[in-house]
Amino acid sequence: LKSIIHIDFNSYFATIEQQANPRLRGKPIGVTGGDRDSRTVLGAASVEAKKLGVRTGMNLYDAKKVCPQIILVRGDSDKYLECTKRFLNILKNYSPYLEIFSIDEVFMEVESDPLKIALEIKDHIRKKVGEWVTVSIGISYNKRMSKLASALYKPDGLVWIQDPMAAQWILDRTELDEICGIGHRIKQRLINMGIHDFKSLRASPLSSLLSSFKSYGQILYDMARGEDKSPIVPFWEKPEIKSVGHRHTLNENTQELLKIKQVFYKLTELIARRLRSKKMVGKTVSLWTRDQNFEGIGGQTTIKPTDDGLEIYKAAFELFNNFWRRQPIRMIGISVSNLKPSKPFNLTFLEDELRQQKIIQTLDKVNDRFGEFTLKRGVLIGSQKVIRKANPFLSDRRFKI
DNA sequence: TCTGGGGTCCTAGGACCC
DNA sequence: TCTGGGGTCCTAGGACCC
Repeated sequence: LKSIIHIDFNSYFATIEQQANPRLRGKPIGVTGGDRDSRTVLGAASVEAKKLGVRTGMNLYDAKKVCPQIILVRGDSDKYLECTKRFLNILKNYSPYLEIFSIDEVFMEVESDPLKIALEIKDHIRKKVGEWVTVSIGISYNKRMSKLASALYKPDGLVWIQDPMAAQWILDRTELDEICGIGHRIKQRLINMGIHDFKSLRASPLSSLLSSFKSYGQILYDMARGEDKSPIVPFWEKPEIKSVGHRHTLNENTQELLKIKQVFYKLTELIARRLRSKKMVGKTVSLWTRDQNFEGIGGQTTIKPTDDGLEIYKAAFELFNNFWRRQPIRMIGISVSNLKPSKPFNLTFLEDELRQQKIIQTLDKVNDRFGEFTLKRGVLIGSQKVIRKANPFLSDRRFKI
């Protein structure tokens, strides 16, 4: 009987820093996103900091207010990505059906003995990495419930929700927005409908959920019953990235054209550089800004597919000019979507040759991405069938997280 | 709670083409 | 005259995740 295991690294960035630096161990630390003196928030807080009231996502001012002794560490996303690769290298020993959900979360499908596997994984990480990096593991019969299970006990938790009956018992003791898929907006709309918990959500007829939430009504209906049909999407079937964007919150709100243009320039150059490194061009340019009241306004436009920063800059700035009335700007975000490879594939009509070529490209991509987390043909995946499923031409899916 | 930065997916209406 | 139906692209906006 198949089980889904959800592995969640506790206070990920913070525990990595503590593992790396003994002086930080046992201390309340916070990992910052960007410049320390700008308007930034914590990307992670250690358990010690959390005990004192610090939360992930808190701004530095509040974090210092509740915890004056907090030690702030400048985050290093490359380092964390590298760590994640090493963890994946460990996890792939237990099942190839790994879905990388985010930098610190993984779903895994296993055929049997999920409890044994979960304990082994914890042990393995402890021995190979150290005491400070811990995981909370949730086991269940689908993704959503395994994710809920892993959230129930932190840090270093292990919870198994065995069947829909157990799931409903848990759900009836869970806040609506604690489950993956209900944020504060949908929660509020549910409350406005008189639905305050999963018990009353379960009692709501499908028809009324569908009329209020369209297709998402079905998902809410399933959620209340502990059901979830979404499949594991293993890393080697993950679709290619669909957009590349950057945003920046200015240290101070500004109406100075020069400063604004500088941010536009910087963001668009960063985007263009990343597009070029991925050998992609994009044709939809989206702009999103916030003013001093945190109100958002933006737009999007279509241009000739490009990886040129200046072209993106021009399109984005024109969008900005359409609505800007010289009010102070707090945040500027730009992203490019509708991506495709900058050079078309060299098509051949010899089908066999084509397939061989694609398999090699596919393996290269996976290996480029994961480094030592290496795929070898036939070893990990096993069957030609699965590899063909991963063929970008056949399924329009490529390999990136 | 005064709110960073990187993404994904969905819906809906209008333009345009055949 | 006034006019169908299907498909795709584009823009806007909303919601979610970590």
